[in-house]
Amino acid sequence: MSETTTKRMEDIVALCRRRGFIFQSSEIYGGINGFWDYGPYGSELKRNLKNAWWEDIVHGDMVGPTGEPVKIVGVDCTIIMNPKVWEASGHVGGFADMMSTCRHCKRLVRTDHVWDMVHESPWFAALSELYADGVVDSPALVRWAQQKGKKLAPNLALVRNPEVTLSWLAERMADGQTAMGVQEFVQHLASEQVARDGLALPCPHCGGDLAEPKPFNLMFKTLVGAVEDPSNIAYLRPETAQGIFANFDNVVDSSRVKVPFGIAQIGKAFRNEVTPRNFTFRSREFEQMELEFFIHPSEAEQWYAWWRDNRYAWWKSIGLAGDNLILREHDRDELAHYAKEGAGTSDIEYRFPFTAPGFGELEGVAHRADFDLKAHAEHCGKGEKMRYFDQARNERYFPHVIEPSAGADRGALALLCEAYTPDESRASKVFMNFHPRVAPVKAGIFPLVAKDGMPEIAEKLHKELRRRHVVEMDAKQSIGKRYARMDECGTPYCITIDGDTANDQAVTIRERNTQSQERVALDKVGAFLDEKIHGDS
RNA sequence: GCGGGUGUAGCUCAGUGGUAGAGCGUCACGUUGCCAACGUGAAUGUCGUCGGUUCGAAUCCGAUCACCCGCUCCA
Repeated sequence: MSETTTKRMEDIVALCRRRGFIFQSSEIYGGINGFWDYGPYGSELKRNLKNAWWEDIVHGDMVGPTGEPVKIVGVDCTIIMNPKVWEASGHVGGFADMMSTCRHCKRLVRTDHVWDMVHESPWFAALSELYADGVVDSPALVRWAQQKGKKLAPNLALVRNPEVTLSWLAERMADGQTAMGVQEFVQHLASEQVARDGLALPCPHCGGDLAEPKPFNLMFKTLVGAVEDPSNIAYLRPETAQGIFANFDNVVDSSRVKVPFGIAQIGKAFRNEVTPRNFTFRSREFEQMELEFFIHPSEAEQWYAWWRDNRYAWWKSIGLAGDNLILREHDRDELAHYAKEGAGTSDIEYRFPFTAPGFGELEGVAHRADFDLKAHAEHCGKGEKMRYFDQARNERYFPHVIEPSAGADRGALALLCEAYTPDESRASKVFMNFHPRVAPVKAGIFPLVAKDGMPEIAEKLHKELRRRHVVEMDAKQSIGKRYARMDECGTPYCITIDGDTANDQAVTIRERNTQSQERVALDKVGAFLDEKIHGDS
């Protein structure tokens, strides 16, 4: 990362703090890692982003790939749900996943997945071949360790210290009471100190030995009810999606929707991240804007492509129009467990100053197939009875899901980064180039000077406009200073009442980016703002 | 979790063992005639926190917290 981009992120963070966009949570007590508060302007910005999403997704008038209007309804689910929800979703197996850290490559692996992963690894395949007939061929093993093994499993005990490892293996063979399976054979090859530590569990990635398994779960735990008892454990949701899936039947039964349709939700989610990083980008408490769009399985491809393109265009429309925004189709091997066989997964990514020249995820669009609805059907015990009945097709099925899942905080952060525009020529040295739709303040209202009836006219205009728009009136200090302040918080328009206003009933409106001014009739100012904020331009 | 860096007013920083400072910003009053004008005045600090050394610590030592950077992690 270059110094200029690092520097720039620091400047953005400083501006966020200085102008009241984002503060560290509980800062007066030294803060808390991974939690952030939004100040006056920041909360407006984030609210504008969420409102824009909700208006366009839930209240929008989109036409889908089939030519039909796109039907979407909203829900607002609880943060704490029945813990079984998270068993069904795969977020928790029992109550805690055991995780092991590799002592060599430091990677974290789910302990119950270790052998599955080892069996899929190329170095395991090579070693099982060498043990195909159940005979230990030491010279062949040493040869492998000195050549291929160095690349495939650099931290395997056999590779690091063949003599010692093979001597333990020889001891085991000499003992020879029971036959040795290939798994135990490999464990021997992964163990350097058998007498002291016993047989090691090999790291699937590098062959190194895995440390003692520890319970590890990224979900926050809490207790429901005042009694402290393990049976009362519940979790703060790590994603909002499951509330939607768990309510699928409720929504279908109560709101006359039929497939294809969507259920949308905006809400907080919590992940106890190992390392919160990069300002608000990876927080432990964050807000998601999630849509689960339910479709007939045969239409997955076209709806997936449609939503992917639609969501990409949406982010562009609210101000991420530059080439910092990209749409990236996932490779097959990085797909989540629920999406392996699907139509695909894409990320909409933004080039943040701290990821540059790389990109960070803003929104994922995934074809989750029927993974979630099926899982909940199985876990709640209703099973096949929960299949959706499609009247038009006269068919029962679990609908497939296209999930556009966006981060509200990441979105707000991307808007802040994109808007941040250094400009040495102006007093503030920087202005925030927000799209009028998301700008925290739409207009500043200024009497050019605080006399000759100008403040009174400004006050009257302020009273009128504030019913429909977030506007700020300021009569103090020089006009240049007031413009500069508005530049720094990204207010797109400044309305100035001057000495002529009383006579011609008109004001000047200064546009933030160009600093140009136009004269607008006093009674047309509201319409002017409407047009700029909601119009196409 | 590992390694490196940083921490003094809202911001940028000065202050290397002896009374916590400057500029900018903020606020008030005056002035004002379209881009941080000017004058006068004012407020603002657990020197990140806790502990130790010392007659005395922003300064030296230890721990800790937070942020930034590089790994790791993100099911």
